[in-house]
Amino acid sequence: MCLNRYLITRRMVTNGDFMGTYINKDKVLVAVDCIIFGFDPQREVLQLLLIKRDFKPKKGRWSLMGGFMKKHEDLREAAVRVLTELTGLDNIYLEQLKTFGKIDRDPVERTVSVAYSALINTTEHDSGLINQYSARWFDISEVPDLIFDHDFMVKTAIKRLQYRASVQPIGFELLPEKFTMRQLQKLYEEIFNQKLDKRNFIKKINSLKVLEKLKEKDMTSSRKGSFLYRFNHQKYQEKLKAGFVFKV
Amino acid sequence: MCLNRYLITRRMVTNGDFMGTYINKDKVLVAVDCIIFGFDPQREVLQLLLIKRDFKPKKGRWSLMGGFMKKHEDLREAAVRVLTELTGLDNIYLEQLKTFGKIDRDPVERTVSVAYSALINTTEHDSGLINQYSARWFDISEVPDLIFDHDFMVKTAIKRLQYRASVQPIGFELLPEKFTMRQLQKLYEEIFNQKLDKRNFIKKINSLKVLEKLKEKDMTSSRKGSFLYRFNHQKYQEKLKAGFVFKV
DNA sequence: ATATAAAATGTAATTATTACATTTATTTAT
DNA sequence: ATAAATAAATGTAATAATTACATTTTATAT
Repeated sequence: MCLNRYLITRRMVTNGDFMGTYINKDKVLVAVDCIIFGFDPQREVLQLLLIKRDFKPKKGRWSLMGGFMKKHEDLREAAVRVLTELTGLDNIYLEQLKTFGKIDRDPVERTVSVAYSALINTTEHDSGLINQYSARWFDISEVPDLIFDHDFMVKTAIKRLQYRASVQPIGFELLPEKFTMRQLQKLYEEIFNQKLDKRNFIKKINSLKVLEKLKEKDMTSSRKGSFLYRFNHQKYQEKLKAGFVFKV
Repeated sequence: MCLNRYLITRRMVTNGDFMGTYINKDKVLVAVDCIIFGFDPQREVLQLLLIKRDFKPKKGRWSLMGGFMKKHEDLREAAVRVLTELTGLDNIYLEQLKTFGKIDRDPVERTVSVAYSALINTTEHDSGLINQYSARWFDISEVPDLIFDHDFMVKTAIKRLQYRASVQPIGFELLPEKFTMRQLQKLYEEIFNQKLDKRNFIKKINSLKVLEKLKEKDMTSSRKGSFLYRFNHQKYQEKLKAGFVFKV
């Protein structure tokens, strides 16, 4: 199990060819942990998907969904696998966040954890799987204490989300296909954790020219109803190529 | 060597306590690779420090300076160790960049590599150590093909440097303590890879109010000489606390 | 004294951001 | 049929930030 797959021979070693580069180096577990963001378009709150551990250590505590990278698996693939396992979704927006490598971050085994940040459209995930994992959506303002260094991972992920949302149209990953301006604004308010002026926000968004206004209205929120919008991916891609920089 | 330090007993396993979480998981090598940036204030070019490998694989080829994380060492500490080994410097600006985990990125062993980006003041490093490692400074425009995925790491590091330089005063990490406005401008031009307007640049930098103009002049560049400036770390820290955001 | 060469300096035009209040459209209640 | 209620939709003026652009100054070398 600990033998080298790659046949490094004694000759090569004494030869100095590998200069001890690969010999006797420590191997460790590589984990992936996923910070999964969602947005409830009804309640207009940013949320985090957490699992309740039913295994040790820290059994019964809340944590990020995670897993271990296999030897014959790409790192990113491992993160995708973990996500699909929990949500039933593939084709999720997934961004590598940061790698956490303090010696004692996991009390059981030396583990380096690569954190990935995922954005999902909460209206589409598989809630059956989520129940199976005793997982739950938490409002971002009500996230409980998490195990290990997961709190810190979440903090880091929120910062990155704020940056990312300001220079890339990732907000749309979190919304249903059709959404109202109000929902979009509330989403950004949740991400940046600050109130925005309605008129200025709409002006800004419209100036980007990457949304289409639909004929349909959402009638659940008011008597008047509010028009639905859709993100035009193609338009955005064209603008990107033309050197356009999205900036909220 | 492959035994578990943490005494996971048969009881615990059959108990389902660990649910197979830590048992039989693959361990891999974790490397750190350093993208080391410098700036030659005489020639006014951004540079990269590379080593010539005198060991296999890819002996004789240029690569980033790297090493393997030890089991009983923090990840970041490993990067610091590698940097100190090559430059003799500690207290280097060091930022974790990204983790690279494609299956075959290293042909010898499954290795996940955590890339770190370092900024150093080239007037201060230990050139003896650099020679010892057959290392060399390359102008950023003349970086040779590198081994493995190191080219991609460098590309990623440059993008991050551009972002970082636009929101944090990291430019000053790359300059000697005292520098001219011209050197500062040339540094930013190198980082952003575009010409900047001299008057607008100076106006911008002055408006940040984090530099002190010294009485001294640098006389090497012109007959008139140009005033030297110094970054005031304390002033910057105070402004940071007051909610100031550095932005070039 | 003059030539040289980079350093130092300012202004006007354009663009982006901010602050702020009223009217409109539809449904529900009477 | 009318009125009340409620969120949606809309515009403008003031301020701040960014851009484009050319001349004068200063110390040294000749």
